[in-house]
Amino acid sequence: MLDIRLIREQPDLVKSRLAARSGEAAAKIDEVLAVDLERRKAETALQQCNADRKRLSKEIGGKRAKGEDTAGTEARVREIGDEIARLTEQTTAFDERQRQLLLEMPNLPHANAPLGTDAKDNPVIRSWGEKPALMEPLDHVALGTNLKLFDPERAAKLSGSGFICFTGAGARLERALIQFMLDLHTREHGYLEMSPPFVVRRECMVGTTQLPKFEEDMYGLEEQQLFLAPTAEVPVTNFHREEILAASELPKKFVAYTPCFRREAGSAGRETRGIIRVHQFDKVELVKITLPEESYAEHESLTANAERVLQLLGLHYRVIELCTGDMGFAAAKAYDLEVWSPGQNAYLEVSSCSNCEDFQARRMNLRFKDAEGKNRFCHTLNGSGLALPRVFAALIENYQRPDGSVGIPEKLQPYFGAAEIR
RNA sequence: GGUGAGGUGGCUGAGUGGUCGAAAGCAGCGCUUUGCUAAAGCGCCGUACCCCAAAAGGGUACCGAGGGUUCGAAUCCCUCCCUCACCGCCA
Repeated sequence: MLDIRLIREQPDLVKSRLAARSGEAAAKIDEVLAVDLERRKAETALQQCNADRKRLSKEIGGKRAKGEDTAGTEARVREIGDEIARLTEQTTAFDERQRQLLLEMPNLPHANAPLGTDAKDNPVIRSWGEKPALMEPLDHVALGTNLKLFDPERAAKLSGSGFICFTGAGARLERALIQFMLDLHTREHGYLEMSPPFVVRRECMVGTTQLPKFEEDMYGLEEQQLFLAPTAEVPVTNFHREEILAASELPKKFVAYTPCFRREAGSAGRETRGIIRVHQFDKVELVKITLPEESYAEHESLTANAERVLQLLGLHYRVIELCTGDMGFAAAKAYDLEVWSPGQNAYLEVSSCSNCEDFQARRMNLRFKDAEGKNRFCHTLNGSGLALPRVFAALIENYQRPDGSVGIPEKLQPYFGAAEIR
C-alpha cells in the first residue's frame, strides 16, 4: 500500500512513477486525493462533535452529583449524537473508499528500474554457464513419459487438467530437489527453515497483495473463509504481521517449502506444455524482512542465493531485471532467474526475486523500532529458491543422454540416491 | 464437536456506568545522592489519526473485533475471533 501522505504531498512524483508501470493506476491518483480531502473534512467535523459530546456528558455527571437539572443538556447531547452517527457513516464510507483505491494501487517502481512496457523490454543482467551441446534433444514431456517420471492423464482423472502427478523416480527427484534446496539455504545461506500452513486467512492474502486484486487467480475455501496459498511468501511474510520487531533482530531470513496453488485463470494455452504451468506445484521460497536501509543489499544477496541452486545443479541460466511495465504488483525492483530449456529452446522463469520495500509491510502493519524508539515499517523481500517443476523439466532436458537415460548432477546424487535415471 | 474460564499499556495486574488513556508494580530512559557498584529518591515513559505551512500546541479514537443500550461504556447486552482447561472424536 502506498503512503497516503506521500500521495498527498508529492502527487506528481507518484503519478509519474506509476505511469512508468501503467497509465491505469496513475489516472486514479486524482480520485484518491479527492477522497482523502473529503475524508479528512468529515473526520475533523466528527472529532469536533465527539469533543463536544464528551465535554457535555461530563457536565451532566457533575450537575447530577449536585442535584441540578440536566434535561436541556441531555437534549443537546442527543442532537450531537445524531450528528455523530451521520458523520461516522460518512467518514467510514470515505475511509473504505480510500482503502479500496489504495489496496488496488501497485507499488512505485524504484527510480532506477528500467523503463519498458512488457517482457521484451527486460534487460539481461548476467548469465551463467552455457547451453549444453545436445543432438535433437527431447523435451521434458517425452523424457518424462518414456521414463515414467510423471503422469498428466491420470492426474487429470484425479483433479482435472492442469494438475500433475509425479511417479516413481520422478517423485523421488522432486523430493530430492526440495531437500537439496532447503539444506543449501539453511546450512550455507543462513535462512531459518519454516513449515507453514498451506491455507491462510484473507488478511494474509491482502497483506502480501494477492487480494483484493487477484482473487480470480486464487483457490478459496468459501465456507471456511480461507485461501490456498499461491506461494509460501504469503504465510511466511505474514508470520510477523501486526508486530513491532527490534531493529537488532533484522534482517529475518526465512526459507520454506510448500506446494503452491494457482488457478491460472486466463493463461490457458500459454506456456502450459507438460509441467511448465500447473495448478499445484512445489516451491522452495526465500523471504526476508529487513531494515529499509539494507533492503537493496539484501535483495542482491537473496538473488545470489537463488542463483546458487542453479549453479550447483550445473544448469545454464540468465538473470533479467524486470522493466517497469512487467514488474509484479508489489515489487519496487525485481530480478527473474531464467533457466535454459533445450527441449523448448527457450529460457524458463524459475524464480522472481522482488524487493517490495515497505509496500507489503504497510498492509500487514509490520514495523520495527528504530534507534530513536520510533516505529517504522520494515522492508520485505521474496524470491523463489526455486520453483520445482520447471527446474525438474530443465534438469532432465539438460542431462538427457542419447540412450534415453538421464544423468543426475553430482551435488544432487546424495539426495536422489543414484547417479542416473533409466 | 461439547462444557467451563479468560482476553486491559513492553510485561504483571487493578478497575462493574461519569473527572479512566486507564491504579500499582516490574522493565526502560533521564536526573539527584554515592569513592565505585548496589540501593534509595525524583521525573519521564503507548499507538494511530486529525487540525495547524511547519514547529509549538490542540483534538479524536483505541482496554481482543464488530454491533447495541445510555446524555455518557474498559465497565451492561448481543454476535464473532482467539487463548487456556477438561470431555468426546480423530491422523
